[in-house]
Amino acid sequence: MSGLTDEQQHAWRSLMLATLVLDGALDRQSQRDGGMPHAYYKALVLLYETPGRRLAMGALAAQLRYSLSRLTHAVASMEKSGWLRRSRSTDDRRVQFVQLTDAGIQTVRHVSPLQATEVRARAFSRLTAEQVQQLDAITAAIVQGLDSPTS
Amino acid sequence: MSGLTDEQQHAWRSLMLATLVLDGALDRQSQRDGGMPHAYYKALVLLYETPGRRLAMGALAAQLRYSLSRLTHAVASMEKSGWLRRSRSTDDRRVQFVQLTDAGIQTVRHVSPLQATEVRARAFSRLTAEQVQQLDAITAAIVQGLDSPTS
DNA sequence: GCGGAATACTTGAAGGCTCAACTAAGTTGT
DNA sequence: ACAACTTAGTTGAGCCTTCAAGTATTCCGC
Repeated sequence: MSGLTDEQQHAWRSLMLATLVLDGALDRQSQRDGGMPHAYYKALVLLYETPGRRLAMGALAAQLRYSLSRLTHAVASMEKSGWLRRSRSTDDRRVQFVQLTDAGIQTVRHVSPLQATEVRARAFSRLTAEQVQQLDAITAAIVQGLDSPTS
Repeated sequence: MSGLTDEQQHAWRSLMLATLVLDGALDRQSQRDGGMPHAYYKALVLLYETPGRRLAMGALAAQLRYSLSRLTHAVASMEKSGWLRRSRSTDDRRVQFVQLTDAGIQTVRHVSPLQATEVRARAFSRLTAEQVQQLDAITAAIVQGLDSPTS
């Protein structure tokens, strides 16, 4: 309340509401079509797009902005489901590599277009091309200032 | 991937990243300053702004876009913490009213300005006034089409 | 090359969220 | 007035995330 202008406050609440609903929709969609939470699916996609489809836990966590603990639990669960497997680096035996399996690749290929459809239906079908550019610029500006104190 | 333009995909990922980090920051802030998750704090704020500081479970859930189940768990926990109390309606004995307590009011008043500072630091300090308007319009358009199939 | 600090990740407990099943109370049709 | 249906909310199990603490390995200074 105090400290934000009316416009800021209204935009803030609208943003929180929009993301609450988007996240909910995406999570239900991931669960339905892929049998996993959306947060897990994002990890699979990142691996899928990585050359070799393999990353160390730390690198994966950093790119996803997940805590290492969260990722450890997630990877353990996804390994049980067969979408990926872990292997210790021989080079530095503290690091664990996470490798996407064939089953994981198939799952990404299956879920990906369904996800895109959902995102278009929920978000982009309602926005102009100009608004997409604006949204990109706005969110990029916010992401920019992460973990840097404040302006 | 398929089905989204490059611009859409880039904006989408940026949005997911921005909201992931914003939610995380707000949650840590709510936990630190108010001793509760941000989702709980939002319920307190809504009650705070409601005349009489009292709402039925269903009305509260609808405005927050929470499931009734989620809200039941949340309210049970917040009642234990003393921020609100429940009372059955005598009019229709299925409905439960949720009333903010004095302790809840104090908590909202304490957390609110700290929250605003956090939001400004993380988000609005990086945006122009024009971008705030744009963000409002964009998120409003997304929220607009909720629970309506698709365009 | 040894002791201490740093790095990379894991673990377990506690709490929040979802989903499906359930209870209780009001409404409707006949 | 009674059965069937609907509405309002609760419950419990299971999974996900966080947080604090722990393990294992490597790096650094001397």
